[in-house]
Amino acid sequence: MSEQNTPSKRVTLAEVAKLAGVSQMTASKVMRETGSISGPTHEKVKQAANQLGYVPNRLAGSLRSKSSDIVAVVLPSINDSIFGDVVSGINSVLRPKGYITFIGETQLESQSEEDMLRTVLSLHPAGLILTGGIARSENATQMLQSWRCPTIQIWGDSASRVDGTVGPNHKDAGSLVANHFCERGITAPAYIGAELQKDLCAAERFEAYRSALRSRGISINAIVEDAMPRQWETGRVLAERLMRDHPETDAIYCLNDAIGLGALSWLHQEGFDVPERVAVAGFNGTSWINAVRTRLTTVNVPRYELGQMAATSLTDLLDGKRIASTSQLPAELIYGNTT
Amino acid sequence: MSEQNTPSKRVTLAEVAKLAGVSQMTASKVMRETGSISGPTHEKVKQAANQLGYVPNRLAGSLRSKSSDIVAVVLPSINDSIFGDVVSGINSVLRPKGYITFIGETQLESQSEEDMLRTVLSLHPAGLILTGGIARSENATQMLQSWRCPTIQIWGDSASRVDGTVGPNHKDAGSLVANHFCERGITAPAYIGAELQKDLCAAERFEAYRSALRSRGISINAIVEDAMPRQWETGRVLAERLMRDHPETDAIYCLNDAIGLGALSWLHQEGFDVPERVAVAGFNGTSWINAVRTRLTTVNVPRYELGQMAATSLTDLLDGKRIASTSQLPAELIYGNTT
DNA sequence: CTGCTATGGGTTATCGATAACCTAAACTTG
DNA sequence: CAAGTTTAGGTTATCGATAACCCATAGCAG
Repeated sequence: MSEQNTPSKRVTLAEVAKLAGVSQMTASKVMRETGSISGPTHEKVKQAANQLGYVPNRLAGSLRSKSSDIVAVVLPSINDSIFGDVVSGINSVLRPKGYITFIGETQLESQSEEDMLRTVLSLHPAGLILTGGIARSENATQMLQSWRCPTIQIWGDSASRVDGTVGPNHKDAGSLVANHFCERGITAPAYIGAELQKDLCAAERFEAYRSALRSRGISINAIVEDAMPRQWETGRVLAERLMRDHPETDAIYCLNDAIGLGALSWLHQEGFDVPERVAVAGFNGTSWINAVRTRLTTVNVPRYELGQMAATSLTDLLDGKRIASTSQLPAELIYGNTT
Repeated sequence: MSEQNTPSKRVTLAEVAKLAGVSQMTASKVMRETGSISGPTHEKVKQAANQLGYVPNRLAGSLRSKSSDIVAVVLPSINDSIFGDVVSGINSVLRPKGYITFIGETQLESQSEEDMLRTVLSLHPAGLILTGGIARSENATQMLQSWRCPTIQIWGDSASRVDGTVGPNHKDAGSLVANHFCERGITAPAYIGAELQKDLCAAERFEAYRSALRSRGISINAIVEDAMPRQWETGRVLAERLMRDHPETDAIYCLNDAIGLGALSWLHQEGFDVPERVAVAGFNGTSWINAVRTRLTTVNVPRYELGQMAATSLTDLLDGKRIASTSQLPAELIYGNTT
């Protein structure tokens, strides 16, 4: 529309101050709504800022004030439907308070988490929300320790010293399913999963499931494939392997809903009656989002609320309040039509 | 373990330089691998940095050099399974090149996008990846215009001047479904959707669908509820309303897969045979991720690749290469068992 | 041996905002 | 009405890194 004569130079606070006819400090105080400034002066500065389209440079601001409103969230993966909800919950609390969230993906690799952490710390965030219950590198733990940035951990626990942990009760999740299977009169329960050496929370559920059954004198068949991703396709593959190796299996507890749905898909394809011949249960509650006919029995995790709780804990911490070091969300079994 | 005597002070480049016995500038050059530095000096600095656990302060670095490696990605929502994949694709390209991505959610609100943009620009990002095909505020457009930050737009087009757009061919998506319905001998096709005034891409698909059918002399019944979210529940509600108001309907094109699955869920519940009595089609391809028995016919969008293409365009742009102003990913109809 | 260019490294100023402190006028209050 | 306090605003120094420039010494050709 107009000529492109604007020099690519960005408007600074000094220019705003000059246009408003005040000192730079005064302009700064107006922009931050601090100090004591008279009505007319406030107005003049605001107007000047608007007129010039001033956007503060937070790099400079944060550098000087040694405070920032960046909160870094580090997750295993975002296209995992679990964490999408969690992030939404986090944002719903953080955004209104003026924080801005930076999200990093680690792909469940501890080296990647370490790199990620280094990168985000270099921006001097106000706080961190990390995912616990995953194997964390020695270096990363060290870095967290020495950096002393307010940190909340979600999902699961870990050895690193953090200020608080918010997550579901994984042990209960495992034993709830075990008990449910027993009530249904299951005699040959099984488990399928993957990457348990990295996903310590899943390992915890698995152990709770196994030990709850053992205490009733029932042993299980487990297939754990550490080299496969925790996804739908893996569910299909492992279900096939399981039913071939242990045809007597009449109930399968799956690491998560994605694997559960994959298993179901293979079972249906092969003509197994579910739940009459084989029952299937998962974990997360994500399978219900888009269910049409099959509603996988699963343990629901209130993901959005989890995000909100974590974010609230973090802002409380940043506001100097005391927070609970651990909050566990209760595990809730939701009954579908697969058990 | 050890005493907590470390003063909360962070290690600076000056300290690294002192320990290494060189000037600060030399240390800076070593850290950035620029300038001419001898082997031994390089080694000394690196060692000192490691020993102290030095993490550069990018706020300071970026402030001075007026360059940053932040790329901001602004999306309608992340728990929408579409964008999770897109972000993964983006990260897969950007992370290895040393960029770090900020992710903002707008909830499809243009005011929220504007706020987000202001916040993100205050960090002086190297580039932006925005979502097009949504209503954008006048202020936001203005800001983008005057800020001149390399910007790639994904998903759809918009009036704002950006450097490139990468997205699926929405028009084709609509007409492909229309043609498919015709081949199936459909006589009373319908459409259900929501928030079309905000989701301009969906509106484009809808228009293409309608006009393709009109050109064959077929008119459609459409139910568009602008106040409802574009989700599963909405699909159920709108399907019910549609079948009540227009019981002759024998095919439904849904705004997206989530609504499509919701519609299917209601149709199954009410005993409608799918696809014999009513056919259903959606858009995205996300419904197949967790499919068990029902595979919704849909138009697939290669979401991960879309993210990769957008990120590649952006880095090319940042490297000074010329890029295509528009890249359209071909719409591909995938045949499920609902049509 | 003179003049020229690399090599290796140091000096100084600066990015844009804000902390910390200061000052003058206006306003209380006993 | 003198002395203390508040109000409104300004001055100066600084956050931590890097751009831009400078200066030795070494190497090398003529």
